[in-house]
Amino acid sequence: MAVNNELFKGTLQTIILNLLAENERMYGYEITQKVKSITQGELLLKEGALYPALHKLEAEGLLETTTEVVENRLRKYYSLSNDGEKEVVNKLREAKDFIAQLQLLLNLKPSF
Amino acid sequence: MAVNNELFKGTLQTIILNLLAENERMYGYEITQKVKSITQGELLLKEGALYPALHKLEAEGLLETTTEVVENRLRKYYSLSNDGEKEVVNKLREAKDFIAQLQLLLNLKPSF
DNA sequence: TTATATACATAAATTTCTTATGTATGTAAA
DNA sequence: TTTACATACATAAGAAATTTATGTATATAA
Repeated sequence: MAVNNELFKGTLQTIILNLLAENERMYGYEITQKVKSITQGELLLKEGALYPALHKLEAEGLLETTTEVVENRLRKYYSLSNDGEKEVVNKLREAKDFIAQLQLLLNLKPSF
Repeated sequence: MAVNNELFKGTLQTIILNLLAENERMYGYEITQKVKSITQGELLLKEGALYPALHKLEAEGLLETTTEVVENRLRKYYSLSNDGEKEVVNKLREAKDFIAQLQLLLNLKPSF
């Protein structure tokens, strides 16, 4: 059922940045649920991976945060900074190249 | 020029097993050169990653080895075991699923 | 009152990879 | 002739990302 999470190592930053490129702002828990729904439950993004990744992207200046209390619970919203907007383009190009090279190496034709 | 090697974390075993599914038998150095040529120099497989990976796959019983001396140099040939033949099918299916999910998450259409 | 969902966070351990180093042979260039 | 590069293996130290486990806290449904 679930995919081999091992393979997603290294792609997490790109996934986060791309979701924020599409959604203006999102909070951590929302990101885990979004990944779950997009992959139909196949990829489960662990909190122990997500939160440190968000903190790192923020420390690098790619993300900005605003904190709100909603329904008596804390939410930390993340959005792309100017640098983040630029970086997501690079990351997506790298991901594209990566997929192309991996398909070459495994002789997997793009399925269509 | 070169791809972001970071992204290939976790894919090395699959790449090795697939090359051996196609080539009957290969030795370590040959694998590094094959990866280099397939990717046109974009992915450079380091020895520090390759040899431990080969040893691990052998220890797991997926690979078998025969050693030869060619032109006064040692060569350790690797080939798929019966278990290895089965496992490469699983690994390739996992890689296919992984690519499909990643394309979904990054809304990258397969390029064709 | 128990389990589940929401919402954040961090520490320890694991895994994989990079970088650096080591041994050894053969060939081409300076 | 000695320097660099290619061939061919191997391992150790360090870096980086992730898993697993744990913690806090609120709200709701069983």
